[in-house]
Amino acid sequence: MSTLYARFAAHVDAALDALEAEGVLARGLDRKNVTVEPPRDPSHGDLATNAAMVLSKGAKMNPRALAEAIVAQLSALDEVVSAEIAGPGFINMRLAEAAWRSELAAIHGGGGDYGKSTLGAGKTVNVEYVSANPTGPMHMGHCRGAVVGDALASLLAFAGHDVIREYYVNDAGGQVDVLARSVHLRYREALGEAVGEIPEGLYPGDYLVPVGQKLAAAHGDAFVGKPESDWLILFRETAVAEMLVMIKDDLALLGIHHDVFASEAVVQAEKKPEAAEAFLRERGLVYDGELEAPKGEVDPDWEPVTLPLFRSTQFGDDQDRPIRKSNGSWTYFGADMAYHFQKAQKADALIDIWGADHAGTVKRIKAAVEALTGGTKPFDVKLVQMVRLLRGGEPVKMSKRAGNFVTLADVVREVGKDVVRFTMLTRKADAQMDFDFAKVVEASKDNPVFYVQYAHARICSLRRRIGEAGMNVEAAPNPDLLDAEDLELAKLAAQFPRIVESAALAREPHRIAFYLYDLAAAFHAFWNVGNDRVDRRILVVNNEVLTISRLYLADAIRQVIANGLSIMGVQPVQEM
RNA sequence: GCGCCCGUAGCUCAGUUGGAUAGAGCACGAGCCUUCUAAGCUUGGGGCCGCAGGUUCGAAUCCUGCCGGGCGCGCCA
Repeated sequence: MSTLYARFAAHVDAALDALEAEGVLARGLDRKNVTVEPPRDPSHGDLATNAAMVLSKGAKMNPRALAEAIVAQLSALDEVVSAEIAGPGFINMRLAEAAWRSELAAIHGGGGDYGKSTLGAGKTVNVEYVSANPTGPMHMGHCRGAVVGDALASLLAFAGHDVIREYYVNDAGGQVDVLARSVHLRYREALGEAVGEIPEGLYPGDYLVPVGQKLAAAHGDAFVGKPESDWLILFRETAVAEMLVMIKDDLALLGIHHDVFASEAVVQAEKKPEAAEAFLRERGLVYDGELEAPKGEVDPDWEPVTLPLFRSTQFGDDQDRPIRKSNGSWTYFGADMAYHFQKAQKADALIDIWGADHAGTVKRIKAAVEALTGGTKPFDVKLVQMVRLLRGGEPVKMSKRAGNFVTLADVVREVGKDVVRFTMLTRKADAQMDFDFAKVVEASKDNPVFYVQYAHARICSLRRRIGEAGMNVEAAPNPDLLDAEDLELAKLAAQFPRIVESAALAREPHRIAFYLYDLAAAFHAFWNVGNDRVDRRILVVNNEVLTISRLYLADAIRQVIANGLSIMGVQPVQEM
């Protein structure tokens, strides 16, 4: 069943087709800016289209004249009660109540699929998110990107994309060697050596203790007093594998499961960077050259060196970027470039979710993707800002030196997965956010998590209560009993498919959260009318068919809330 | 020095990719609770959308330049 907004977009399209056929409107005009939306001011009507204004220039017509022609077409529709021209050429439509009743039927018919879109047209999108270094458990710094990436992936899937959820494991850089050395220390400790204070520069966290024990149990003292070359690779691979187990457990706490864990070491072992370099050299986009001296602070040790450089300046970067170090090994960028090339083989579009501290490297990687794919694969980097942790308004103290950062697992354990996920989506990703342990679990209207869940639970309890009142909750509703006041709620619910599409286009999952808050607020307001006016209650004593019909409305709201929450990865609650 | 992000009500933030009279919560004022769960509700005041230009039927939104704040600048990862 088509949703209301999709149907009216088609109606407007058909009206324009008809005008073309009549010769009123020039053929082949670009309609991509034509919209069908609810007007900001509800007194203007239910739906508005800007078609006349957008097309008037190309049609060489006065917008109002064109609007009149379109109005004539739209007025003929059964679902349209009135269509009027307003302002500079808006067409405002008022819909028959039947239109909103049919949308309620669409919600009930669609169930969990209501709001799904074909916008994505089955195109494959690779969403890479989290990608935390495999050197320890996840801490709160990773949390927001994880949730935003996961919700975005779900949103895109809901909007009709094939989605690949991917995690890039940085298991090839210096930080995993440091990890291996840290584990070696724990290994010696497990064999009885007193290692004392963990030296500066190594990872001090206790989570490495069991890894050392495991290696000690498996290998005994075979690697004690041996040169690093004997054990580094084994220790590194073991440690990374153990860290990934921890990270996956942490992600599972948030309900996050990636489809692909891509290893940087494998990318390198498979010579992907070499292939990318050759490809770019052929096109003159990699050359051997010297880096400019760093700007700003003067480094006395700076010496010019010849390195293979990617010509990212040709794509708007301010400097060409080295892809190999002077010792011949790959820079992070060199490998990352090849990794993105690899992802682009299996997807129509790429999205990366990064922490805002990596903003400085966006240009070079976008340049690289454009160069490697000839611009055929749209590539978007979404930056996610820092989260400030507060407890009752006071910043939570953390000491990185002591390694006692706030872990994601601790937070999830304290406030719950759903609260964490919802809260992380109550702000635009690129805006800084506060996460206050006290506020996110507060049971009040200020807390959107609670308020939305409460609306869902309220409808669930309503259903139970109607049953307890001796009415048959499975009886057939009569939607004609729903009056204009009731249908205002249906109008808001009917926005959901549009919100999904616009959020997917903008790649902004937070819009779902804001919409659900609005919908919940409208439902609570609707509910509260019943406090003063008994006839406006949903449960009307001695009137089963009216009660069931209003439950039908309320259940539609519940369904939309549930669908929105499912995109966010939040479990709707039945009671509170 | 350069780049990126941000600047909307006293505060925290939305603003449907350019639409009509810019919204919500908090805070402040007024009124309302023995409930289809008041875990609140109704209602009022409060805005040079940082500033100045530009683009056009139309700008908080796009462009340019300033002002102010944050982040980043590496053969690191």
